[in-house]
Amino acid sequence: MPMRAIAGLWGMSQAQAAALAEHCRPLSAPRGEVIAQRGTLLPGVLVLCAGSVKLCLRSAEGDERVLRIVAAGESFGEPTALLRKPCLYDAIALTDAKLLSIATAGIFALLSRDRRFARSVVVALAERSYTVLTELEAATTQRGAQRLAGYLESLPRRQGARGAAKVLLPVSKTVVAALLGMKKETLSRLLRQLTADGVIGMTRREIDILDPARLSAAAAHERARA
Amino acid sequence: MPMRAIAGLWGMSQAQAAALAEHCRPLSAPRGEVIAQRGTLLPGVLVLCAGSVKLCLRSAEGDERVLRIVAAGESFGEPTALLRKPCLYDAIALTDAKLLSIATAGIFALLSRDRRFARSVVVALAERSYTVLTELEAATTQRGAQRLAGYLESLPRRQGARGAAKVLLPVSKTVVAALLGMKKETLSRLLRQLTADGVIGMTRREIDILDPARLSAAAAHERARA
DNA sequence: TGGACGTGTTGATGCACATCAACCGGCTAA
DNA sequence: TTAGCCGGTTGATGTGCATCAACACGTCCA
Repeated sequence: MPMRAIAGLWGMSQAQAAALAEHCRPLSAPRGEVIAQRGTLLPGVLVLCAGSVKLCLRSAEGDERVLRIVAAGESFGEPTALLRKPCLYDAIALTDAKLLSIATAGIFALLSRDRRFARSVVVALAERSYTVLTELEAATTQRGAQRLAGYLESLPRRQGARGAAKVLLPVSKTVVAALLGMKKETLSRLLRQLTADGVIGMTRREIDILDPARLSAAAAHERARA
Repeated sequence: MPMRAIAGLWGMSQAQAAALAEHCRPLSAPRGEVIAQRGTLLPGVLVLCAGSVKLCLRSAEGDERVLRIVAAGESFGEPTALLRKPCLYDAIALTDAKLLSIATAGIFALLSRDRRFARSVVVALAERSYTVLTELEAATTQRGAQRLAGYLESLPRRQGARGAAKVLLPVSKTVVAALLGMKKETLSRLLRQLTADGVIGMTRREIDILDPARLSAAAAHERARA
């Protein structure tokens, strides 16, 4: 049962999953529950079997910046767990969630027994690093409108369809705003602007990409507008 | 000769360094030279033997945000090289620099031969991930004054001394500003404010930490001030 | 010796975004 | 049914920091 969830996690084989299975502990969290809290140690790498979870940083004033929305089948907490260092973000269940915690010790054990597994973990960590860096870049070098355009462009990819004109926001606009590092009011205004310009259409959480070219242009590093 | 530089890199042994040595290629760059450019593929992981290098993101409008100042003995480009994906930042020599490039293939080869090495690499990557995430947190949840205070606090640690009252900025104030994600004008004003408040003293690049307690307070997640 | 350039400071102004506040429509629950 | 709340929109106002511009100080070099 756990094997099903962790196999295919980092391109793992059945045998590798089986080896980790005994180090897994199931966990479940109702909607809204704090699964992991900033500053605490994680028992291991967390794998989300069902539901959806947000990872978020909290600023001094209490408002939150969402780092990532974790979907079923994905994992989080690798660096924290492997280093046995305090967690940097809060993990909060957006819906009722079932997860599995793979004990750090189990991972290290398999690491020193299985070369292929070691390689997979290295690649997975490098990928994590790479995407975090991409986010840091977006956060520091782009302004709100650019980040939004980039996000809207990325949605079809995430939802499987390529080039689809209609996409559905996976979470509430408030959460999307926090994911893009802005307030919901600002997101609302930016979306309004895009619809006024005829770039997108919008009804509730459904977004219609009417003019992909101009959306790309907005996402790219452009300036100047009449 | 190369061994000397790469041994002790990720807690590597002499033997491990020797195994990598044949995959190394020396590189040297005069001050100001672009060592690696955003969007290109890196031949391997880069190790800085001598000099100092800045890694920086460039925004649409051309101004730069410094990610990290690489000191002699440190390495960079691991995620990029291991994934064989395009580099996300420019690497520019701040002073004349000598470096070594360890070919990706060599690392993977050693990875599947040496369990301890695999473990070291996993830990090193996890650490990289962790620190990048820390920077993302600082960039998105703190304001300029907080980031500056945190940076000033961290300087004594980096320079070996603990609790030293006098520290030296390792690079020009313009670069420090870019490292903190602000413009040099803003940095100048913030430093001026801190000296006016008696928290620090400053002459050229020398900074005197007069009131560590208040500096900490400024770095921490506080608000309210009269 | 005297530019010319690079680094840093200071002031005036502007802009992106947050904040505050009011309001709307659609849920759920008494 | 109505009360309440959550998610979202819209407007008025505030603010952190960038931008623009001018100037002061070094250092290098003709």
